Amino acid sequence: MTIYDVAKKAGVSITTVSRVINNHPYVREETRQRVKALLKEMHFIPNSNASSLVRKTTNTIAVIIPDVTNHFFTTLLRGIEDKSSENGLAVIFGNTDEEIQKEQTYIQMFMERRVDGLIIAPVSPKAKNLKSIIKREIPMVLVDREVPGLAVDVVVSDNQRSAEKLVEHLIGLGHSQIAFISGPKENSVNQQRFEGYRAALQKFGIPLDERMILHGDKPNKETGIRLTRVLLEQSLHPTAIFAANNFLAIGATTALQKANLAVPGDMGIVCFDDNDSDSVLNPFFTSVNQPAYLMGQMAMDLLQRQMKQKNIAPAKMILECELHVRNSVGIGPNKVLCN
Amino acid sequence: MTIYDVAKKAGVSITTVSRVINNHPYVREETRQRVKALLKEMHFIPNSNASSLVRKTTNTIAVIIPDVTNHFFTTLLRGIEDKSSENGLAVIFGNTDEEIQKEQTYIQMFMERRVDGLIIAPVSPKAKNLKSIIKREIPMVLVDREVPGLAVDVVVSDNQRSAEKLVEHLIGLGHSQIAFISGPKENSVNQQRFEGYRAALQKFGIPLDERMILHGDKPNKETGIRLTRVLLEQSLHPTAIFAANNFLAIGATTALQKANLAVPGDMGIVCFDDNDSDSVLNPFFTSVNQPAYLMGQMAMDLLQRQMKQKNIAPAKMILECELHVRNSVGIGPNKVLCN
DNA sequence: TGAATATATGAAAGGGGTTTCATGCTTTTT
DNA sequence: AAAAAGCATGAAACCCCTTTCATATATTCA
Repeated sequence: MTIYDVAKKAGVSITTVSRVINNHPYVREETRQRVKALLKEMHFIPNSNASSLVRKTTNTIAVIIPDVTNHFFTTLLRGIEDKSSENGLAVIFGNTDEEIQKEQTYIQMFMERRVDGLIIAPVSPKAKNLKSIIKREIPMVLVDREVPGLAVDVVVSDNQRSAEKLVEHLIGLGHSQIAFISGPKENSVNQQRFEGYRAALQKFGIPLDERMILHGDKPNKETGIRLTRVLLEQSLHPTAIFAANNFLAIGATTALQKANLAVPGDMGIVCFDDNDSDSVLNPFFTSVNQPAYLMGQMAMDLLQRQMKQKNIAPAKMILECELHVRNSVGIGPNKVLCN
Repeated sequence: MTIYDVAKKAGVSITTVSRVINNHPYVREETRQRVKALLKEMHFIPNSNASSLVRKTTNTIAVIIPDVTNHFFTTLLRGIEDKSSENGLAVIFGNTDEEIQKEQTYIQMFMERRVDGLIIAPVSPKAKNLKSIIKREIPMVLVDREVPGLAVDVVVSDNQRSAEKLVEHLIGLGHSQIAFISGPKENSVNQQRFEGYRAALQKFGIPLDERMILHGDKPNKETGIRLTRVLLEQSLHPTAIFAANNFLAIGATTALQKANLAVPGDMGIVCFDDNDSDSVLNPFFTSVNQPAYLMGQMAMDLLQRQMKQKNIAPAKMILECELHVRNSVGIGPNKVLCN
């Protein structure tokens, strides 16, 4: 079932059928109706692979994220998808699990499919995998993470300032021995969150203790557990933990409970991304929340901007996060109670 | 940059280049090496749209689900994606938001792209949207929901039996006035969960009270709130609510709290899908959990089976769910305490 | 050693569309 | 009324590959 079949049955050329399908004006009304009727009657469905071949556009964009199962990325993906479908674009996606090899494989896969653009939360700040995309001038926007020195659109949240808010909150409650646990040090997100942590401590004249700063590889529950154990074994006495994300926070809490330490009684915990969401009854952690859905939408806006016009100066969008004070932090030892 | 360019530079025909790319055996080793080197040097990336056109396969599958943001579907999607990428297949997806029109739009979009198969959680048990897929003999498998009378592969969980377990659990704890709230009555999932509810009550000789059975449209938090309000206004006296899913359960709990009723103190709640997951600290609801990841994998297995061989008898996979007893149900009024 | 078979390569024909260009009519403009 | 412009249509080239078929050479077999 091709336009040839339709053309033959309609007694017109394939050119005319193509024109009808694409709403080209130069078709007599009578002809248009006749062809349209046949198109419907024959249940014709155009082959977009064929048209992509000549048009050099696939109306498809690709999204590469660490894990669809992660609520932050899933919400981001939803933001992207909503904008995409509004514009008739399909979205194809892949999970990297923070593995550089998987990322590379997907990039290859999506470039072969000639996607019109990519939105990527890159595994590594080393731009190796991304070079080929840039060289081919395929529209791309980075989300969540930056790659220093790469001239490309980026949508991130204000990690440093948000981390600062979080730590200031802890300090305000009387905590000063605050540990920091996160994923890989190289990751821009962790770097910036650490900078915020450092800035807040500095602001209040609290010295940085290297032993309280712990990095793992994948920022998940297991890592949270592991790092917290390490922390506890050191016989330091932190009274609060700043976990770079909710998974680490959950891991930390789990490890603390195993060690018979109560949260927030014995240890306060704050983190990023313990979002309110209709799928969680009562979010527990005092946290700062990234506007994931909005990030997805913005990323898509930037991508479309690139798709419309090449060679525009890259933009960097930094979005504010919201502090949600909840129940994972108590009064710290330095709190002066005033009444 | 096409195989023509490579061929010219290598001094061979495009046929030979194509053979090298596809590892066809009839190429002299020396030639193969030379072409391979050029392929790499020129950063050649094959255009899969062109090859799809002749091969009539895109190595792409489509997934249509209500909402990527929903943890159940997201996990399912992950199961699908993992299997897909193992096999070099790309996945393209769409969110229906339970809207039949969106579903139709995506189906059209994906058929135009000539996907090799579709995995769908259909919006409606009326097969209208699915007919065209079947007519064209495109591999398809239904997940989560069935469409009665449609000869197609299906992967579902044992909704009826699982619902029964849940209600039996409530009855075992001394509850007999048990309300049922769910999404649309037409949806096979809700139907089967209701059947399980009815079966359990019947088994224990508890009469069905129509006023305790409430259906909404989208099975989300808002609906949960709304239905629970309706329930409370009726001056019936249920002591427990069976919510067809976790979102409804959250809505119910929210509504109860607003009405100053404690869970589980004043009202027990059970539901489907309050999964343990690394992203939730302490799941609250006593619930029955669908093996979403496994469902995704199985769906993909069935799809690939269809992709390999046409016209095989459709299979129906019914997967067991696990009961997790947690803290959302207390002792009911009929409980005889024995010591 | 001649015949049969396997190996290596390329020309050409698609696959299903879009687009350019040419052509024949109609209208409009002057 | 002739020239210019606009409308309607189709032939053919093209997009970038794969695949079939033909041809030429190298091996193996009897």
